Amino acid sequence: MLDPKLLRSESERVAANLARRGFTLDLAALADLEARRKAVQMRTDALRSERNARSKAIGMAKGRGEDVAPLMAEVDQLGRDLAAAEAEFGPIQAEVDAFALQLPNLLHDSVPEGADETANVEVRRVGTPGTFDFEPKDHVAIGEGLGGLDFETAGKISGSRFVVLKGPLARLHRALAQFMLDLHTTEHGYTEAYVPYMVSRETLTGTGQLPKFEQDLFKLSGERELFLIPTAEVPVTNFARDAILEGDALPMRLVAHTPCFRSEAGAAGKDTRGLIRQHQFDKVELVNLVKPEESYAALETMASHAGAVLEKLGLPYRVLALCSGDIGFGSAKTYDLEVWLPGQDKYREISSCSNCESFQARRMQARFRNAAGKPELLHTLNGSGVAVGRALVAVLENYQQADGSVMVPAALRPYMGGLERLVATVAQRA
RNA sequence: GGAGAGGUGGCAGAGUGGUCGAAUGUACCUGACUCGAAAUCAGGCGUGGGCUUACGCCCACCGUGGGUUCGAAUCCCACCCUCUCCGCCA
Repeated sequence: MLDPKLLRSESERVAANLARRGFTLDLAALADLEARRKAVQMRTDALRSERNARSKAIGMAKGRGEDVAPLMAEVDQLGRDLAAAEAEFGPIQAEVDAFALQLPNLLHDSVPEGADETANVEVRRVGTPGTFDFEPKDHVAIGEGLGGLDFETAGKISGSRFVVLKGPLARLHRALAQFMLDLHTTEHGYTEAYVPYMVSRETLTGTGQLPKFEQDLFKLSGERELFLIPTAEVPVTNFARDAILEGDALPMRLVAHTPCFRSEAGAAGKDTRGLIRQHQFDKVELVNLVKPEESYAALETMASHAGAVLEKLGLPYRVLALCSGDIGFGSAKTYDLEVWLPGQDKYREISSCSNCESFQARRMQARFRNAAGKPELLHTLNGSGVAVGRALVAVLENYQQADGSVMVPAALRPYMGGLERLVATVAQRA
């Protein structure tokens, strides 16, 4: 949510910023709404003020043992006027709130201009794609050769966009998550968190998935309204909802490994082959809660934490600054990390690191006590560190051998019982 | 799942219809005393919103949402959450 005062006082400037995203701020509607809100609110407040004063007078008169019938007659019409004013004000306030909740975040000045992903700006490349003296296969073909990558069984039990992993591949998937958690907790200063996978509407409104993107979520049908999390960012960032943290509690760095559930509405026909786009996937998520003046330094650091995962796994990648037209709803600035996939002969997203500034914090009233002792909105950042399923894809494709086997990256071997190479076995082919 | 208790300010904890946004304690800030500190004394000290050049004034908020009433922290209804006991269970 944007600062309502800024929205009112500098609506032209806000509109210009949002226009960079391709979002049109309806200034006329905003001005009209504000004018109505202001008039009705002032009238309602004045009526309430008078009601309060009169009621207080009745109380005092009663205390003195006087007859209060005349006073109560005076206040009779006032009650009806107030009820009418409140009936008018409620819907207007709801309209103001709804208007505010559907506005995306303001972009940071450094965000490159552009309409879509083709205008994203490459910031750096790390590592060099390996060369193969054979035609590299994609992860689906590699997995089929190894056994243990089973879309057919997943289709039978759940439908499309699900996968079953078995044997060494399942273990490699687990090893990747364990490795990432250990790296972030022991070397990057994160505190590990285990969190609920089902969350309330309020929680999803706090991080910005609701009310606008309900069609992307899986909603449960129980008597309580709950949604499956699309990312651990949602439960973890909401740790700070309705809280005033002491200044020395910041920066707070949290990491969580969770499954993520996405309906992928609107992605029909996109990445239908393989593990790239699933309804359920695992991710290790980094969340930073920081003081405002530290948030852009924290964004750089967090992107480097995600990058460190790929570097230790020996996976080549590049970092993109997302352009104004491609950046997410709640983000002021986003870096995507794209890992090299030789089977697709291109870089594919494996991490997204965003600084949401106070956008989420304002929605969830996440604050800290500043140097002056006053509550102030903190800044929230989140980033994948990294997507586990896609990391599995990257390992399979980058470490494939001519004979169909796959070398295990050195960093993962301790998590694989020392195993150095995945080879096809008869049992797993069956 | 059954029975009961309870959700009030940073914390503790009063308050069952009327000058209650809320006693008191504690924490914190300022001042006095002191060489300094402690103790003591005095004052200050919630959040959000609106109006105003300003001083300041007004509104809302006692888990959440409704209701009753001239007036609700207080009464009624629903829901959420916490705790205790029983049952069940990983």
